[in-house]
Amino acid sequence: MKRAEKREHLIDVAAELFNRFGYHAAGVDQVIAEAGIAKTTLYRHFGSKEELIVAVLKRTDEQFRDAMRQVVDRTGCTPKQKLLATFDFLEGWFKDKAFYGCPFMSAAGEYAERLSPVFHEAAMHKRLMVAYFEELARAAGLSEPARLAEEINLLQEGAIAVAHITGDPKAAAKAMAVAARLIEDAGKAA
Amino acid sequence: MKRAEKREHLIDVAAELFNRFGYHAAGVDQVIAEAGIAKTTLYRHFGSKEELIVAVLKRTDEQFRDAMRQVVDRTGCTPKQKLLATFDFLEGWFKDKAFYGCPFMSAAGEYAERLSPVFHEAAMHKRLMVAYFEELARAAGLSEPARLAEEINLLQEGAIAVAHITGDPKAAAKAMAVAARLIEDAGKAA
DNA sequence: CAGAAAACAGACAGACTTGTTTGTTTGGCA
DNA sequence: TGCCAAACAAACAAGTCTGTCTGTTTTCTG
Repeated sequence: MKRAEKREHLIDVAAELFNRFGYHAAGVDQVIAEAGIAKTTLYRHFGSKEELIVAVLKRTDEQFRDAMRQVVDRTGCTPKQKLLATFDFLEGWFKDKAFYGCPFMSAAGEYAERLSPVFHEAAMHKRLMVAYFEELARAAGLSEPARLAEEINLLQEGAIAVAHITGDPKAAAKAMAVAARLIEDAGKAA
Repeated sequence: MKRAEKREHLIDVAAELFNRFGYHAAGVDQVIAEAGIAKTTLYRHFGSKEELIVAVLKRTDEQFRDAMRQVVDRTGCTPKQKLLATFDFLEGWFKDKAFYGCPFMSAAGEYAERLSPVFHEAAMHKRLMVAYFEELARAAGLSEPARLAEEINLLQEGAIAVAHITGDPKAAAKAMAVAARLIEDAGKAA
């Protein structure tokens, strides 16, 4: 395994453990044991546990939005369907056995100081999500795309929370049904 | 201060610290220092930190739903307005300087094992919230009250998450606007 | 007032935390 | 092949964590 690969693998392992057990509960020792590397190597790549967490969130954000884009581009035929396809992506995520709620919200919960780099990274991800929804809404020629994007975002966040707490992936479909009505209305008004 | 009062005070202090710093990050020593009691006293009342956390969540749930009921009963004149008043309650919460996101979602994030008593308590709170929304929807004579309650719940969870991450209390009003449309539709169909 | 129960401060145990240090081994590149 | 940087294991430091124990003081109750 090459150096760059090893770094990626380390981030992947850390992401899984942080997501599953929590950012405080999962320790550095657990990460290196699971990743099969020495502690010195981890601290060479990342100066501290917090830096590792930030790196994990950055990578998770990239992977998350890429994966959503793929589902949207593959599933949605019309621009309106693309907006709804974001909920199909959610449903797939909820059905994954490695779904333990939103890692960004969990991070924001454990590092609640707004100045914390961890909180900042979580907030950044959410901003990028809303921006993506707005991009889709605009492409669909819907009225008030910024407002619609925020409404879709509300529904997605709600779906994630509900799916986490109930364990029921149908939260995605229920949120999608509401989103469909909002999109329909925004289509009429346009 | 009487024994019962001391116990209540202890729970209040613990709730504030857990909510603010996180359940793992806030330690038992911090709780007793802030509450001004001896560690032996804490461990007499609660056998472990986890038991304390569960007690905190139980109490927070009661206070939360009582406070919401009060706002609903005071603010809402018509049954439909009562449903919308739940969002007024949220807005007040978001504006509170002690708002650090939903303590139940944070707890569920840190104690992700579904068998954990902590997770169970968080899930219980969410079920009771949906039940309350359904009660209000039924009282308003709206069609499909169970479905509407779940939709309102989605919007509330979304509003909490968005308000936490953005720090903007207006998330409540935005969610309320969507809820108003759902209620309106459920009124026509009835 | 006397006795019992509980609260107190503080030390203590033992395990765990992040992060550093040491000295050895390995792997890639010239 | 020879070198250098990096990875390695393992011990270590310094601090934190939960939970227990001791002995004293307060407080409630019969």
